[in-house]
Amino acid sequence: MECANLGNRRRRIVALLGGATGSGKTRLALEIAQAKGWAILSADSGQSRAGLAIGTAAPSATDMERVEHHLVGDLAPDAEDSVALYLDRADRVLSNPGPDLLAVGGTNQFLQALRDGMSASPAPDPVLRQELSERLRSRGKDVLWDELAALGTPPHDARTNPVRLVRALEKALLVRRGVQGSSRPALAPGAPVFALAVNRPELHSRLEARLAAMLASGWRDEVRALAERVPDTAPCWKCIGYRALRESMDLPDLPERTLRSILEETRQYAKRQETWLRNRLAPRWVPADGSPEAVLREFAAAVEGIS
RNA sequence: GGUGCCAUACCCAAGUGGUAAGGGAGCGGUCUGCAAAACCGCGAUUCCCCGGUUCGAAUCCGGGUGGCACCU
Repeated sequence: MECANLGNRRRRIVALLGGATGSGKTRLALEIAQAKGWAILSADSGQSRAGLAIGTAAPSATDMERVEHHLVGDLAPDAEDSVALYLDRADRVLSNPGPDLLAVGGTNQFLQALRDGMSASPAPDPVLRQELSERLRSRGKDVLWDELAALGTPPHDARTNPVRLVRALEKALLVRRGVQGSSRPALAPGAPVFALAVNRPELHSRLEARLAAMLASGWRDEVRALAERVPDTAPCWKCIGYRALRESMDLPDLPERTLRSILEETRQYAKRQETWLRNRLAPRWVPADGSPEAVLREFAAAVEGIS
C-alpha cells in the first residue's frame, strides 16, 4: 500500500485559482505568476493530456516559455486518470525545488483534493469495475443498490446515478476484502482559493468567440490527428467537442448544429463548475467581467500579501 | 385582392368541450479515487386579441391581428 505522505516538499502551493471555462484563468494566472515570480500548477483534467491543447484551451507554448508550468500535456490521451493519480503527479512536482506554485484549473475536484486531501478509500479496481458495470447493465440499478445497501450505508446519490453506484459498490466490496487504500494529505492545506466571476451573458459570448477561435486555429486537425492514434474508447474523447468533431471529421464544413451543441455542452459545463465552486470550495470571488487589465489589478490586490 | 391552412412557455410540440402531456434550451443542485464524466430538481392560474355559445372553451361560432401556401 502506498504511504500516506509521499516525498518531501521542496516548494509549496501558495494559492488556488478556479473559475468557469472561459472565465480567463489561464491568462490571468500567467500575468500574476510572472509578476509574483510564481510557477503554475495546472489542475485541469483535459489540459493535462497531450494532444488536446487546442480544444481544451491549454496554455500555449509561448505561455509556457514565459512562466514555468507543470502538469500540462504530460499525460497520454488514452491513459486512465483519477484524482489520486493527479495528486501523485502534483506531489512529484512539489518534491522538486522551484518557485512557489499557483494551482490553476477548471477541474474543481482536483483543486479540492489539493486543498483538502482525500480520506482513505480503496483505489479503483478496473476488473471489478468492469464486472459491476456489466452487472448494472444486465440486472439493473435496483439490484446493485440492494447489494450496496446490504453492505452498509450507501451514499444517497448512488440510488439514481449509475457511475456513483458502481464506484460505491466497488468500494464496499474492496473494503470487505480487506483493501483499505490510503488517505491523502492536502498538498495545499489552508491555501486561499480564488475564483473568477464572470456574469453569464458575458461568459456565454466569450465562449462563443473562443469556440470560433479554436476552430480557426486548427481544432479539427487536432481531432483528426487524435483519431488516427487513439482508440475511440479512450478517456480523452469525453472532453467537450472531441467526439462531435470526430464524427464530422470528414465533412468539408462543420454542420451548424454540431457547433451549437458544442457550445451548449460548454455552457452547461461552465454552470456545473460554478455550482461546485460556490458550494464546495467557497472561494473568494474575483470580479472578472471587465478588461484583462482591470481583472489583473483586482486579482493582484486580492493576492497581495500572499507568499 | 381572393381562397385555404395555421397561431399553446425562450424553441419544438401533444391536446379537437371536463379544468394545459413530453422534449430541448435556461436556471438550480448532487458528487470521498472515470469529473470537460455521470446524475437529480424546477417551468404556462393559462393556450395571439375581442366578443359569443355553454354548467364548463386551448378546443365550438363570429370578428380582428399575424404567419404560411396557393390563386389572381
